[in-house]
Amino acid sequence: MIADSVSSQHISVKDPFDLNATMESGQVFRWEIVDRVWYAGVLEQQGVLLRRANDGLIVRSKGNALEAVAMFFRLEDDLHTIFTEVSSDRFVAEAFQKNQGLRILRQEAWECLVSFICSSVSNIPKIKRSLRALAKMYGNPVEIDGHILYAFPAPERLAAVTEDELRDLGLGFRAKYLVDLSSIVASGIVDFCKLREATYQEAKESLIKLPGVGEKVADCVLAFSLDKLEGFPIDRWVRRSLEERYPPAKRMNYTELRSWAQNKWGRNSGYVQQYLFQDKRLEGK
DNA sequence: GGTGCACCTGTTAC
DNA sequence: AGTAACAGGTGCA
Repeated sequence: MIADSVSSQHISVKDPFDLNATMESGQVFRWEIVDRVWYAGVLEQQGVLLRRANDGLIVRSKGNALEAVAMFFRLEDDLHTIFTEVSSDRFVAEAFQKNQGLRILRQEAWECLVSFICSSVSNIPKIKRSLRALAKMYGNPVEIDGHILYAFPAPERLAAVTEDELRDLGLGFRAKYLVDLSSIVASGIVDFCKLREATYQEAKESLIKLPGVGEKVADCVLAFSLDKLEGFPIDRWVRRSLEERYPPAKRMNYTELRSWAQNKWGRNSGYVQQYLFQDKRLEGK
């Protein structure tokens, strides 16, 4: 069938762009490497294969996925400009230079929210296991070039699952958060499109009311999904990094430290956070 | 408003 | 080998 035929398309990317570093940066957890050179994942319900080409990306998909890919990688962000704006801080400039081409992603909000609820007191391998188990168990299968991928299950689907089922998947104490969250989101109270239009503060206040969502998870969703690049998620790694470089950070609580970062880096805070996180996490590797 | 603790589970450090 | 500490936090006393 013609509708099922897969085609290759190309997107040129001018900025420094490191596909591998971005996919493995702990923003997304379900993209997998297939046939050695492709990253396989689901964008807007369709299977997509991506690989780096000399001057951009090759995209394999059944429909036209170019727009979705450009949105996902925030190709409109100019990393050179961002680097210039933050490089007065030598510490940050080094992190940027060591991890050139690392990008903030614009993820689908629901999966992003669930991902970071699952991230609580966890680690990247475990988060990956949880999310892949969720998708495989409850998500719709999608095929591309012989690879079976899974769309992330809708809130309505997860709302119909019991806490015990999720615990059996290894989600632990996060299972109850997810069940409660799913029924709230499935009810339609949360409008992610409106949150995208709202201010950082407004969107954050809405997110924090949700079960399992505190300041840190909210900042992740704001920065990695809802176009709020002033979001500055502070986890253990980022806090350590800041405390080493700026000793006063030791006496600041989450809100104080986040505000301090936002005053310093403004709309680039999300990028600064991601580079500091990556740099600290890969330290010594 | 701040502090301390419990919470699942898997991995790593002694 | 057995045990403790730790991991992209949050909610609740």
